[in-house]
Amino acid sequence: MSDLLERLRGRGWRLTAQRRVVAEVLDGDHVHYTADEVHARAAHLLPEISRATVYNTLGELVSLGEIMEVSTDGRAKRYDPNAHHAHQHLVCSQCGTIRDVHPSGDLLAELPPEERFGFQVAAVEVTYRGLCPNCAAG
Amino acid sequence: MSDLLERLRGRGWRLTAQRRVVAEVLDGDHVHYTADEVHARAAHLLPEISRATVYNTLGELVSLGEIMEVSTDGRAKRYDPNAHHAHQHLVCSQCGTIRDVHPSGDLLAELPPEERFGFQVAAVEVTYRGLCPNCAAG
DNA sequence: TCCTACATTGGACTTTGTCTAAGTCAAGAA
DNA sequence: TTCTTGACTTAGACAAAGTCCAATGTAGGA
Repeated sequence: MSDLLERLRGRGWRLTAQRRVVAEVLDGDHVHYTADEVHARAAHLLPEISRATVYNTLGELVSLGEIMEVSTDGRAKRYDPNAHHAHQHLVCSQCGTIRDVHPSGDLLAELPPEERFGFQVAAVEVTYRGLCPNCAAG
Repeated sequence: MSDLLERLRGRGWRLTAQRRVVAEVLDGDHVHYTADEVHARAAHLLPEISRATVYNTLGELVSLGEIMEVSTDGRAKRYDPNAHHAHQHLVCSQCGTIRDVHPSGDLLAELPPEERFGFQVAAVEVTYRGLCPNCAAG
C-alpha cells in the first residue's frame, strides 16, 4: 500500500493525512466496503475526517484506476481495491458477502456479433449469485 | 399483457385500477424504466396514483417473477418486463441505453468448482458495456 | 347490499451521495 | 526556515431514490 501512496505522489497527488487513512483502510485483498464503512474505519484512525473527503478520495482513486466501484445490490456502491487483476464477483443472495472469482473462458467473446447491435463492446461485468456455505447451513 | 393480469388474478391478486395501469406501462418488450418513469407514465393514465403504490406494485411483480430488477448504473433500479426469457444486458457507457442480449455458451458453467468457495451458485448476471452506434458516431 | 381484509394515499423519514463557501495545509520557492 | 499559493478539507445544506405508517378507500365474496 505504500507502493500505492508512492505511485499517487508520482502522479502529483498531494499527500494528506486524510488520503493516507483512506488508502490504509482499503489495504487488504478481499475487502469490499461501502463508502460509509470506509468513512467509519477512517474516522477510527482520524476522527475529524469528513464524509465529503472520503467520497472525494474514493472517486479519485476510481478515476486513477487504483480501486473499482462495484454495485451488487442496487444500494450503496462498494469499493474493491483489487483493481489490477481482472476478476468478477460471487455474491451471497442472503447475507451479501462478496468474493472475488475468476471465471474460465473469454466472457467478452461470448457475445456474438449479431447480438452487439453495432455497439463497440469494451467490457463485461459478471455477478454470480447463490448461497454462501454459512447461509446454506443456517 | 391481459395474460399477465389474468395470471395475477389467478394468484389471488386483487385487481385495482392502479395495478392495471402499472402493468400497462410495463407492457412492451424492450423497455427498461426506472420506478419514477413508471410512475410518470402511470400518472398519465391515472393522475392520482401515488409513488408508494408504484413502488409496492413493482416490488410485488418482482416477487411474483413477472418482471426483473436491473441495476446497471448504481443509481435508480430499472424494471425489465422481459422476465420469462433468460437474457443479459448491453449498456451504453455514455448515454445509458440498455439492450437485451443473448450470449452464447453456459455462463454459469464457466465458474469452476474451485472458484465457488462452497457457494450454491444459482444465477449469473452479465452486463456488457460499450458505446452504442449513436454515441460512437457523435 | 354489506363487510372486511387488502390496497392506496400523502407525507414524513432514511439512505446514499453531491455541492458549496469558507477555512486549512502540503510542498515548492526564496 | 518562512512564505505563498493552489489544492485539499470541512460542515452542513441539498438532492435523488426508496421505505414506512396511520388514515382512508375499495374489490370481491357472503
